[in-house]
Order: sequence, then C-alpha cells, then structure tokens
Amino acid sequence: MGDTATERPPLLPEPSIEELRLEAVMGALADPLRMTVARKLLLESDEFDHPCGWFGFDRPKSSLTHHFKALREAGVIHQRQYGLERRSRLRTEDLNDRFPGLLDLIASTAGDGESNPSSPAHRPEAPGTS
Amino acid sequence: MGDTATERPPLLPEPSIEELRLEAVMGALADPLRMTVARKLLLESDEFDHPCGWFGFDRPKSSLTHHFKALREAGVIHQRQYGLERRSRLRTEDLNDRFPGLLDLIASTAGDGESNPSSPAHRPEAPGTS
DNA sequence: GTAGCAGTACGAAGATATTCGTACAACTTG
DNA sequence: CAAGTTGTACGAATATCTTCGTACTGCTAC
Repeated sequence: MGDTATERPPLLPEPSIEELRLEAVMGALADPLRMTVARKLLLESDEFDHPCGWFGFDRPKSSLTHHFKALREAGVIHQRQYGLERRSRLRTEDLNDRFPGLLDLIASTAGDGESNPSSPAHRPEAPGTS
Repeated sequence: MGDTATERPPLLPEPSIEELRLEAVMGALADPLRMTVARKLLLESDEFDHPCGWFGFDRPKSSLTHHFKALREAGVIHQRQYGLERRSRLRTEDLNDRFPGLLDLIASTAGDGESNPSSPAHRPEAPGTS
C-alpha cells in the first residue's frame, strides 16, 4: 500500500484557501449534524479520510450526501473519490491558517449538544471488511 | 444622578450563559449583516450600548429589528430598553467565557467581506442627547 | 398643543435550506 | 458471471429564514 500523496484520488471541487469566508464556514457549522461531523473528524480521526458511513448516522443516505456537500462547499472538509465511495477529511491546515482558533473552539465545546444522534446498540464499528 | 449599573433599563429576554450554544451563535453570525454588527460592536464601540441607527445601515427598519432580535436570541448581544429606543451591546464577557477565541476570530477576519454597507458622508456620531 | 422623528410589532410574500424517496452506477463477494 | 452492498444524482414537498410594507407608540422641539 504505497500511500504516497500522488497515489490518492483527485480532490472534489472546493473553495481555495483564499476563497474561504468565515460566514460561510459558520453557516455550515450552524447545523447540529454538520457540527458533529466536523467535531468527530477533528477529535476521532487521524489523517485518514472517512466514508460517510463511518460516522454512524441513521439518516437517509441522500440527506448525508447533501450535508457533506454543504461542508465541502463551505470549505470545512476535503472530499476524495476513493473508487466508488467519497471519503471526507477535515481541512485542518487550511482552517487553522485562515481562521486560527476555530478548530480549538469546536474541540472545546465538545460536550455541548448531542454527540451521536442515535445508535445506542449499534456502535459505529470500523468499516474494515472482517 | 449617579450612573450606577442599577440605574440602567432592564435587559430584554436572552439566553443565559449556560444556554449559549455554539451552533446558534454561528447561525446568527452566518449572515453578513449580523456579522458586520458584531464586528462593529467589537471593534468600534467601547462599553456603551448603541441604537440600531448607529450602525448606518440603509435597510428598512423592520429588517434591522429582525436581525438584532436574531442576534439577541442567539446570545451574541445584550439589548436594553433605553426609554423609547432599544440599544445593543456585545456580550463580550459571556462569549469570551463560553467560547474563548471566538471574538478574536471575528476581529481578525475584519477586512474579509463588506464592512460598511452604505454611509459615505454620514459618519456614525455619538448618540449623546446634547 | 401640534407637528415631526425614530424605532418596534405585526403580517405576508418571496427566497432559501432541509428532508426524503427513488433510481442509477461501481465495486465486492461467492 | 450473478447477486449484494454502498453511496451518489435527481426531483419534489416541506419547513424555515429573510425581506419588506404598514400601522402604532412614545419622545422631542417649537
């Protein structure tokens, strides 16, 4: 598994660093589900991209696609086309560079609202194939 | 009279510090006009409450009332009933206490979008009652 | 007392965002 | 190769937010 950067699938269209606007980012993060995505990506993921099934939401798939797209278009996450599935990753560097303190803010308010929407006996297990 | 704190008009209903939610604050700040209000209050005002005419927006009055109410209900500003007019003030302490770094974020992105919508020859003068 | 001013309350129209069902495409497994 | 799985694309209904016009209130000035 030569995990070099050049081996990765292309990046889906997204705003450049210069185009990032604080209002748009905040608008994206105003939704509880999307805030949960960003927080989970920030706290529980390392450097790997995660498919949208990794988050353990029980919403319809179409809704999830919509929200992830909103996050990408606001500049909060990267999205790559890993073959069939589209994996997401927080734009940590860009956000820290453009809006220093924002990610700390998200991390520090972790226990604020709802963490996992609903999956009491259905823990989000790793997408590993057995 | 002595201008003590007890002399001031009552505070309009607002969420307590414990009730402040980051998502709600970000939702309020997602609007350009409301972001401008918060930024202007943060950078150009001292400790005084300002009437909504101080900001120099040329929108209809009803719209301004709506936006200021949204800011208050999200917990971004205080509002007091100074006689006839309703003056606004940033909840600096509460926001810094609850979401440290947020105000710095707003201040640092000052030159991002639009600053003053329109008031070239109508500088905001102090609301002093002569 | 009368006229003028500034701002809020209320209601409705319009735009926008969210939610979801269904159909389709590509990979994986046996 | 056939079946199953996962996720996206598209479209429509719903809910919500935004915007604005109008009417009303209370103070100020002369």
